[in-house]
Amino acid sequence: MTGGDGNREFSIGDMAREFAVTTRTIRYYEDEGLLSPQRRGRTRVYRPRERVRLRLILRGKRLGFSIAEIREILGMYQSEPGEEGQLRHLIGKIAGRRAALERQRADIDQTMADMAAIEARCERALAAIAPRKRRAS
Amino acid sequence: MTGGDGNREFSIGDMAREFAVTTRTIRYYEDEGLLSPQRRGRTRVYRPRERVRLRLILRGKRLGFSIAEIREILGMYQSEPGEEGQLRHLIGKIAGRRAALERQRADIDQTMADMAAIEARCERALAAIAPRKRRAS
DNA sequence: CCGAAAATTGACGTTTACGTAAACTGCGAT
DNA sequence: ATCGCAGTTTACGTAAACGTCAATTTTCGG
Repeated sequence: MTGGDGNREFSIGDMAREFAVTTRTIRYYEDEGLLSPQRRGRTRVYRPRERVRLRLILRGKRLGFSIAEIREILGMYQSEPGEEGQLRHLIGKIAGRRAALERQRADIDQTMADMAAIEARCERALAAIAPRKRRAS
Repeated sequence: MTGGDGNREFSIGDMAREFAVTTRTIRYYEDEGLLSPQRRGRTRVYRPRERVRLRLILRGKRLGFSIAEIREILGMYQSEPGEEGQLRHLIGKIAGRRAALERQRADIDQTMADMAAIEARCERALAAIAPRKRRAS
């Protein structure tokens, strides 16, 4: 198990194309310790594991997290079995992160509701302006 | 209607305390056109309307939006009746924003699921390490 | 009226997250 | 051999979002 074929290889250019980021960005994430591809000589070689990581990084970015926050989150994913203190500490960090995510989701729901209200107002204004141009909704 | 008592007044210091930001930040948002408090002489005077705006700004920040994005979103809230082209344009922008918010919510749900899985793994590891210290869950 | 506290403007500094340019290396095709 | 392309390192540049003085001015309680 665990062996889907985790030895496909990708160049930094492949990665950049696939995820629509620049190579500079990928190297920057490596400088920041978010990625650590293997090397063939000086050349970076990316395997599926690093692809997963980059995917997680970009998800974090879409959620507005900083590099530091993303680094912490990545640390959670890769956590080894570990000792008890470590595990409890990790559970604590997870709780904090979940709380933040829940606040964020609440903010999203609020904003979505607002957007819906504004849109409805727009539609009513449109109907009032040019009623005969609209077909029955 | 519309008259809850929208004439209470707040200093920039009041605002800073209430929303836990610095006065510098509040002035910066004004420079960026996100706020436009009244003036009593040179001194800024904030009314409930500006408080609502600041609340929206900070919500946007929590969602990871840039000042430019927040400015656009604020523009939606304050939209006047307007003409047809304007209305259709606004509806378009709302649609875009909603799509982005939905993607963000999907990302959040994914991350929450991941966190739950990692936490569960932690709990199992804990139970394996020190079973007799745990009470029945 | 007066002194401390708070507000204002102006300007320079800082951090984050990359962009951009230069100079070099290695490789596969011609 | 060499042309060109992709990759590498080094380094300086930059936009965004404030932080941090400094010098004044305004407000407010006693």
